[in-house]
Amino acid sequence: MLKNLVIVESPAKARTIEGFLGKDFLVKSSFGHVRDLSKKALGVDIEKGFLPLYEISSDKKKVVTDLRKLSKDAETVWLATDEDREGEAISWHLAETLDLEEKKIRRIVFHEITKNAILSAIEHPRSIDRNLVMAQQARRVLDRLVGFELSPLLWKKVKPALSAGRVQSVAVRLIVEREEEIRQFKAQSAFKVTADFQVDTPDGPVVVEAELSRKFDNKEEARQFLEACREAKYRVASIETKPAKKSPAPPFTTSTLQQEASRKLGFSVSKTMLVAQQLYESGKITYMRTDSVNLSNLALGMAKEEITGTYGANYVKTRKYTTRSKGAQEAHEAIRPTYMNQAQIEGDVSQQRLYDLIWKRTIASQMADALLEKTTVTIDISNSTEKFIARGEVIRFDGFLKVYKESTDDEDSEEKEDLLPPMQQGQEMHTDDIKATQRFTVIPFRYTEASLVKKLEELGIGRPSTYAPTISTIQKREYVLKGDKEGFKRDYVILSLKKNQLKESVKTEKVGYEKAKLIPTDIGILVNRFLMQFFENIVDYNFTASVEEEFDKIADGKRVWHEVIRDFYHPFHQQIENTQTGTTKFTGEKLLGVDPESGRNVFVKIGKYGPMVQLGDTESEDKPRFARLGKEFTIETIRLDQALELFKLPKVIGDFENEDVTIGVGRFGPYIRHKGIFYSLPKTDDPHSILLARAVEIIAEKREANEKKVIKEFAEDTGIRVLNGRYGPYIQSGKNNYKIPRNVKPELLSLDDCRKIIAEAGETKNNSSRRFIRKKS
DNA sequence: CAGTGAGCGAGCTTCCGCTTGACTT
Repeated sequence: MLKNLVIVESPAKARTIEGFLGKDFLVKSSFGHVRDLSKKALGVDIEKGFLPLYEISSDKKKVVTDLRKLSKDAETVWLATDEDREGEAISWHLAETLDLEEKKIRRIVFHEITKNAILSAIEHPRSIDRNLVMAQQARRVLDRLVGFELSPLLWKKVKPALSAGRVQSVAVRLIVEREEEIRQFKAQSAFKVTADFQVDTPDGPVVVEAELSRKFDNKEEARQFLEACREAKYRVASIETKPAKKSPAPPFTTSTLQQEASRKLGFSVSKTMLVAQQLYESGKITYMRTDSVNLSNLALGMAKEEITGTYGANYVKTRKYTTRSKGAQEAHEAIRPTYMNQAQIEGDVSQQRLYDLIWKRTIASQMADALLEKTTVTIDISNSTEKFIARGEVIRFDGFLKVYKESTDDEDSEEKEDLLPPMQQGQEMHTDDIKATQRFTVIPFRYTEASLVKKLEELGIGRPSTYAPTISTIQKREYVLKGDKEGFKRDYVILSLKKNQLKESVKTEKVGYEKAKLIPTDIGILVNRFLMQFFENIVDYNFTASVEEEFDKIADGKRVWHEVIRDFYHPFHQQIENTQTGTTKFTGEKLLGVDPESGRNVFVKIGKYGPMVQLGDTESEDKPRFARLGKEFTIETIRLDQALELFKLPKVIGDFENEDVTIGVGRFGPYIRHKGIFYSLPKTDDPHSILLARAVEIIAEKREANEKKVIKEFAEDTGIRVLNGRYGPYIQSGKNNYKIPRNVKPELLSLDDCRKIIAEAGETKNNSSRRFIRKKS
């Protein structure tokens, strides 16, 4: 008879804990939630007080069967899921689906995976917190109601297969509004004046750069100032030295790890999570989905020891951080190395780089402040009330800076400040190089994946486990795309006074260039406009925060969950009904102009298949013509002449083997059609200008590739073939594909050989431990 | 993949949050 069954959420955690507990305890994992609302329909019975219709998730059937069997045998079942709303709910769902008797159940919680924490948890069991579970149920039901009533409305009014939700729609809104800000942005310019002063020191002359205390609004004022400088004398008015300090950033949470890995390593959010998962599973770091900056006492001790040993005791400063972020639930520790004395690990390059970042950040967080000395020198100008200011900075004690410096999103803020040479109050200063440079206000940055996560976290929207999936969803729906923006060239003026010569010159700078930023598409912009017009309350930046307040009341036993849902749902559903019946299709139609040839109107809008141009009115007697917008155009920016060009396709460009060769643009991009067969056009060929000879070439290439594709066929069994694919030769059997062993020549395979390979592959399938990453579709 | 766009109507799409698994070559 099994004495104790412990159930946690993650299998890696189960392995670790089992080591702490000894032989009377079997530790298993639930792999997260085991039940969810039915996917078939709404999954909520509104008539019956919003009764949730739960089903065991299809991928958890086996988990539940196994746990059910073990729990029947067990004397005591310890539900050790995370101590947050979702974790409490997982325990409750487990108790329900496993049919556990009340007296068998012990609910335990711990925030850190250390032996002491776990043994102490075992000594302090409690029962499942029903209020907290109902708060989770309210959260779940609300998200389902919003998502499954709004999305179908979009299918009807905008375009099929779209989606909307409490989290993703706000993410899209942020990106759309940032783009609008950029569009509206008008750069202001001002003239910044700097002077290079020469200061003599025992080691020779040193240049000190100083900036004028004010900027000039226009060139004339700047010029007047420089003119005056010809006659001016300069003198040090004051020297002020002040101590300053810098403190390290707190240890990583999911969100800050994603931000730093993006800035310092160029990782996408999903890449960061993938690599972190690998580090976690191999026991190198603690759990990677967390909103907590807390470190266990064990970790604090290890950090102290490591810092003392490597840098000395004066570099140690033990710090306890507290979380400020909205809605944080703090079920885990911060993300940190499992063993602080491991500065390096084995692993691939990505793992090593991410680990290095985590190690440094964690260690730095437990190190002393950096002590600085900041010096400000004010220089008087004899014929002006303005002052020149020179600033210098010296690091007196590097402290945590020895290990780690946090980076910022603001690329312009990296001002370098160095040591200033010794100067005296009243000292005369000399300069023969003063410049007034035109500087522009900085255009707002588009979001990166990571800076979007940061913003969402600030708003309390989404959770550590959903940041990466949310970003992938809004890209999959084609609301936003990740891309580069070219930027533009801009002239700026420099006035310079060198050796009393006043000169004006114009230079060019490139601005607004951005790489791997989130840019809204036409569809994203249109869906956002729809939601803003009819469901402003749902995409409100405070919507999540205000429903979270209600969920907290449920958790505190001050409100009943279905009453909270009722109060939300009825007005919301009325909004859905009103929009359903009260509005026509929402296409974002825009009249571009008139086609000079036919005299018909040209429109751009979103159709069933995405952005398109339309020639002729919808109500006109002649059926209007349609053409899809390629990737190179958007509804916002396309011009009439570009739109008219699109109607020139499909067109016949000539004759090959006595049949027409047609060029068109379809769902999957530009194509050539010949004898009813489609050939995709490479990106390098322009469908509007391609010539027959090139088209024939592409057809020939494709035919050749097709011929090469089949290496072997068998008359006895047409279901099995040896083919040449993107990744080399393979065996196809029905719908399944099989790898050919390295030492086998594919063209020599017999039918029996193939069958053998297929049979063997079937066997190894179950005990294979290889990991594959799901390809993004 | 399949190269559409009216309207009909079938049947499909969809949420957020917790986990890892899967298959491919």
